[in-house]
Amino acid sequence: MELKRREEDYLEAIYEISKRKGKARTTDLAEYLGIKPASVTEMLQKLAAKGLLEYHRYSGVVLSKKGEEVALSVRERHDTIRELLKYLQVPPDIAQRDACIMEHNLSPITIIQLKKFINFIKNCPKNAPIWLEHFKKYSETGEFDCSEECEEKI
Amino acid sequence: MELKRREEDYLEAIYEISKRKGKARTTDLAEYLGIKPASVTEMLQKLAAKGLLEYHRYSGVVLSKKGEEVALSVRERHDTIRELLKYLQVPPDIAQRDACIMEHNLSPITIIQLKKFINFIKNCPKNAPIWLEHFKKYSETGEFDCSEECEEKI
DNA sequence: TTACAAGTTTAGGCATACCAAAATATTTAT
DNA sequence: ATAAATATTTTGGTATGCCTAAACTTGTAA
Repeated sequence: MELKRREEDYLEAIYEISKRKGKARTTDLAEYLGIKPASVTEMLQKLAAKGLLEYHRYSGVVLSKKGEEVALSVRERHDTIRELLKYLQVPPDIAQRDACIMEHNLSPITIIQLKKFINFIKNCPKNAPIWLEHFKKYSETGEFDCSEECEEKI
Repeated sequence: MELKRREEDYLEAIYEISKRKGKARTTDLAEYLGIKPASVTEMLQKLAAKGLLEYHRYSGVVLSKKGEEVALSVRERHDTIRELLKYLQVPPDIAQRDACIMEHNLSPITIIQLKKFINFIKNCPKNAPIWLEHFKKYSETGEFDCSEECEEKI
């Protein structure tokens, strides 16, 4: 079953709230998503009909196995993108917000490449690649401020 | 005036088609966007009402100055993202498609950082940074296949 | 020049996703 | 236990953006 981006948003939100509170309630979700409770109720009923969560009116809501799987996969994509943006020197709060936009619909292949890139940085034998340091400086100054000797290493 | 992502899509499409044909006609747009002509007409009327293009029924449509500005800025974002994905070894056709998804709503700051990163690669004194070659290999093999001497340079 | 084919628009409908206001259920405090 | 406060759901409405089918233009070929 193909999920809409907004459905993914809800599942992710429910996952995050449940993690802290055991279950997610209508008002929590409304606040988290910046919308009104009436809209949340509506969507919860749809998601329940799709078997993604347990819904009983006036109680909170809990993800089903399937719902949790979706939530985790969205969250993983989200974290991947946020990490990439971190390395590209995007400020954390903006990276967080923009990851929410990009986490949906991106091709799995793109996500795989982003992950490889992140691992390339993380697992580099030197374990903090010199070029990334250079990019950090370049990003701040706009200049390749490096000696002859240094250039050899980029 | 705040533009919706779909409006940006239309402006970008009109720009691309006009570039080749002088003006964009309903059917061209429908084909380009993968939707029916009736839907195009509807949106063209809305965009005209916002002053983004010249619309006269049964003739084609031409972007206004403002509309063209928007189109160009969307296209620039698109190209920036596509270029980044290219460096991250995402296949061109997928990069193209995914850039369409990401080109809307991303924070200007993120776009600026992406550009800096691209320029960091392009303008590098060595003009094809070693680390990028290394990433290409890593992306294919999953291994840091390099000698002691080489490690010094990543 | 007129009739028909191709292109375009209008009209009526549908799904998504939101909202405000009213109705209903639950919880809390007395 | 019950009234008041709080939370949730229902109802009816809005905007976006798409669709099909029918109506209308326009250009072209007989």
